[in-house]
Amino acid sequence: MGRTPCCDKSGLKKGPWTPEEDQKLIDYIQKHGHGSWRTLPKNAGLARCGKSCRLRWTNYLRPDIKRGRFSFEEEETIIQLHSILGNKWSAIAARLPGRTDNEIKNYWNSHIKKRLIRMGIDPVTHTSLLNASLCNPTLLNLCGLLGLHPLIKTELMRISTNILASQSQSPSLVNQSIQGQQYLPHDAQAQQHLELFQNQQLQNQTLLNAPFPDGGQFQEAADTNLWHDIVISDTHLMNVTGVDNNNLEASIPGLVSDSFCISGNNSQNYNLASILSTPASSSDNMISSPPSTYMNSNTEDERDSSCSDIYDFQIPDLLDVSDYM
DNA sequence: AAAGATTCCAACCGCAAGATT
DNA sequence: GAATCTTGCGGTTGGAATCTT
Repeated sequence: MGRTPCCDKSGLKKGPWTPEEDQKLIDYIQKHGHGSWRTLPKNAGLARCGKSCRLRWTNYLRPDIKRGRFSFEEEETIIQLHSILGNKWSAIAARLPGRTDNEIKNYWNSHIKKRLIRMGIDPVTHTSLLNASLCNPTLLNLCGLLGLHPLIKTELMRISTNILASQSQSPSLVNQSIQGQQYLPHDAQAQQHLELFQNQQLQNQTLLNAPFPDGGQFQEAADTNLWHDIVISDTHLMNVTGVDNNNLEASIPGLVSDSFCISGNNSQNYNLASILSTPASSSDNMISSPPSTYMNSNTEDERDSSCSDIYDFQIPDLLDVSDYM
């Protein structure tokens, strides 16, 4: 298919836009609409290519653009949508009014991605980076090195054993499920997950407002079944975002029943699918006490520290485990 | 205070796909 | 049906701002 340059490059300005150029573009579009982007620069008296004008308008000058920091809810939405849609920034932006795909992409790359990595979550698959270690006998010693709670260690071992057993019994099922859920989702699946996600959003609102179960300290929580919920969510071997429990169980009965079995009574108060899909946010919701502390946090640091508390507990700073990731 | 390192984000680039000729 | 045009998308980059030493 033939393709010519979007414009005659000679004599056209590149680089940052001046306020005068912005004003010309705004004035023209307000009067005439953008029409054909190719002819717009000439008509508007701009020495830019149409592509540059379109980008400037859609990413910066459009009146309905919301500027400023991303709210917690927006960030939560981005993470969840990304787990469903992948790097479909325009699709994600379509569900975040006032935000552009470029802005979301930048925010993902500069903030969310790094935070997820720091918290031990693979930003591509939305699964724990420890997954790989569970399949590696050498790395299984990591639990010991980290001084994890003995019960947690036991459960981690049990889950990994279940996974391996499931894989040997029905590898195709497991592979199919992992390929389908963890990596680039099929369009149909993505759509299905999206619909489920939208329903889930409503439930999440309830979850966000739910108080910490017993109002106690984190260490207390670590000794309850709630801790198991958190650990399982972080060490879950598949991305189950937006997948209802029945579907998941149909794929890997052993794993799911085990995981859910050890969730304990407290889990009944939560939307487990949501928790599993976004460990970061789930830990926020449950560990932050009171929840409003986090919700009102505006600075990156506050948000970051709040998000990473639980992971700091699991992986002491003095131990550099980045080599294992 | 200065130099170097890092972060952040606006803008650019190339590609793909749909529309038009 | 082929060639060309137009638009939109995702990945990448350059440089200003900020942080660290």
